[in-house]
Amino acid sequence: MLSLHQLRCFLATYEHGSLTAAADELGYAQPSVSEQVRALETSLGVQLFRRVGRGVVPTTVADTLRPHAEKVLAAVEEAREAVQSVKAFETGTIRFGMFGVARLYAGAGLIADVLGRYPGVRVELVGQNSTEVAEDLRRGRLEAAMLAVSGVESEGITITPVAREELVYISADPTRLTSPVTARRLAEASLVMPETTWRAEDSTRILLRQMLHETGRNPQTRIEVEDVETAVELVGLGLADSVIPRGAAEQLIPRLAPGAGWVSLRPRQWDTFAIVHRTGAVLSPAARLMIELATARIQEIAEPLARS
Amino acid sequence: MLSLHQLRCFLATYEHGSLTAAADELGYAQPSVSEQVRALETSLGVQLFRRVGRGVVPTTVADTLRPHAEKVLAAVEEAREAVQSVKAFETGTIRFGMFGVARLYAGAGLIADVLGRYPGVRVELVGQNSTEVAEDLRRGRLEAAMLAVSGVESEGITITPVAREELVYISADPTRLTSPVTARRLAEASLVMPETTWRAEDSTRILLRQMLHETGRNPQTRIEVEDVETAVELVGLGLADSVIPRGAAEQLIPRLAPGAGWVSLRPRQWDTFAIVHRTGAVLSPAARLMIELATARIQEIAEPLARS
DNA sequence: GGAAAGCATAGGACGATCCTAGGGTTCCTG
DNA sequence: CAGGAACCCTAGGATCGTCCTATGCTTTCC
Repeated sequence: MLSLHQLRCFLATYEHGSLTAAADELGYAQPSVSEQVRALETSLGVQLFRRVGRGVVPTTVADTLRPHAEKVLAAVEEAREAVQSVKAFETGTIRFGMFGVARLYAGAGLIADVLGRYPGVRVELVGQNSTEVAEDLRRGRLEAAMLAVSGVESEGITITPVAREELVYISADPTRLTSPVTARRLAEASLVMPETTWRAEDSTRILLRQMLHETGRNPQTRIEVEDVETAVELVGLGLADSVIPRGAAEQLIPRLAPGAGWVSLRPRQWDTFAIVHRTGAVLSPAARLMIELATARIQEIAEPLARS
Repeated sequence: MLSLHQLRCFLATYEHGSLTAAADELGYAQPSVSEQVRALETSLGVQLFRRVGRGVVPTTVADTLRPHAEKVLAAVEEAREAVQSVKAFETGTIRFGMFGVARLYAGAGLIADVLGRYPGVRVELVGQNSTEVAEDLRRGRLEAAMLAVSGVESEGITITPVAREELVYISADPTRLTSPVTARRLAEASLVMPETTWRAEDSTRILLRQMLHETGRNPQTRIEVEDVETAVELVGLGLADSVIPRGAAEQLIPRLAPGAGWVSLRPRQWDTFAIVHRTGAVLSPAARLMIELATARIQEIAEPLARS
């Protein structure tokens, strides 16, 4: 079996024209190098050196092998260096989950933070829909993610809240925004709801369900959409109202629904932003970095929560 | 210590997303592959796979390492192949066809060239008679040969002329060498002819036939022999005259027929030396080497022809 | 809730690696 | 030309690495 060790011994021998000198360079005893070279010769079925009393002389096969052996060892070095540089965040890909409105709070800015610190790195923010992120986490394809959650419990998943953000009622009809929206009024509203949080434990929906339950009505969600932007646009068109985090409203309404506005709920409700990862997993430095930066970003905008 | 074996285990695991499947592919038990991968991770100081209950998931570091690992293994394969292709020269037998007078021009010297470059090699110069060489070529037992030819056409055989050599009339009778020999005189001569060239298209004989035809006579070849040496010896004994390439005459007459001499024909005639091989065949490095060396030898003595 | 799939660990057999000690050959030198 | 230096080889033993089987644990699927 051809080995890197054999190639190293071969090259040292080739360069020095001597097994003894090669052994010195490599820090081995001479018979060891001799054995390695012989093993290489046997494994290739070719003589690499002619033993001529004093010293050894490379054959033409050795001449042929040499550049290839050097290339192999160079490739090994490259591999090692590539890994080390990734380890030190100089290059490579950092993958991080970020779902729903969290993206509005820390998307582009977070990437800018990472690239500012590690210019060579490639960042991947995954999260088209919450079930996909959940699956990726569960399967281990994703180390960690930043999400908006309601509860703090899940099987095999650890959820660490880092910030909270008030939920507001948004509408294009100014008459609906004159006072905080109560459960009764919410139950009567025609709503468009984006899928912004963690799985079925969507805090906004739980809230709505609770409110509606109090009023004895069924859920009245008129439209379901994937992303917040679409929901806000629909609100801007006057087709429905919605309930989203305040920061999202402040950011999106001027851009996508200039005619709309927002108002608090009564009682006030909050979405929780949290770091989510597999329970018991040892997080990589990359993941820890992303968590740190994402948390900092979120806490600049939303109200910080003490991390446990 | 990073090893090729570890890289192989890593790649198999990466591709299958499973240590068990990788072990199956490599023909090892699962714990062995597991051990190798872990050793690689330890030696690099990074985690390459996240163990996630069922199966393993590559980390971003693994993504980075993979192309490098592939490159290393590819380089190893290249090295092995390079050695194997040279090995044929080192230890194997090089067979090369060389018929008739060509042997005089490039026989021993050619073998010396080859052995000088590849001391371990065994060289076989085949070619006792032309039909045998023809058969060997046609059957593929011989990759290529150096021959004296007349034409440049043959079924399934590619003929590449490399040099030409004047044909001279040799005799032990000085009175026959006072002036160039014409067709008439040739027709009157008593000749001993060796079989020196390619099959029936023996250039010397074709020439003779043409000359004799002009004079209205039948072929007058008195003696047929296999090799030039015998023919020259017979000439030396005064039993007949002959027509052979000038280089053969210069080389053989002093040794085998000291009393004899030579003179040009009128008009002058030439034998052509050519490389012969199966049309469309891919020549081995060994064959290419022989062709190169044989051509160089021949062209040192005979008049070079541009190779097409 | 049990079966299946898949990784980790443990312990032992076997082979590879590396060392020291000593023998042989070539080449230089007095 | 004899002795020594340089250099390679062989031999034998200690140690380490590799690979196996057996088994336990977790996750996943039915």
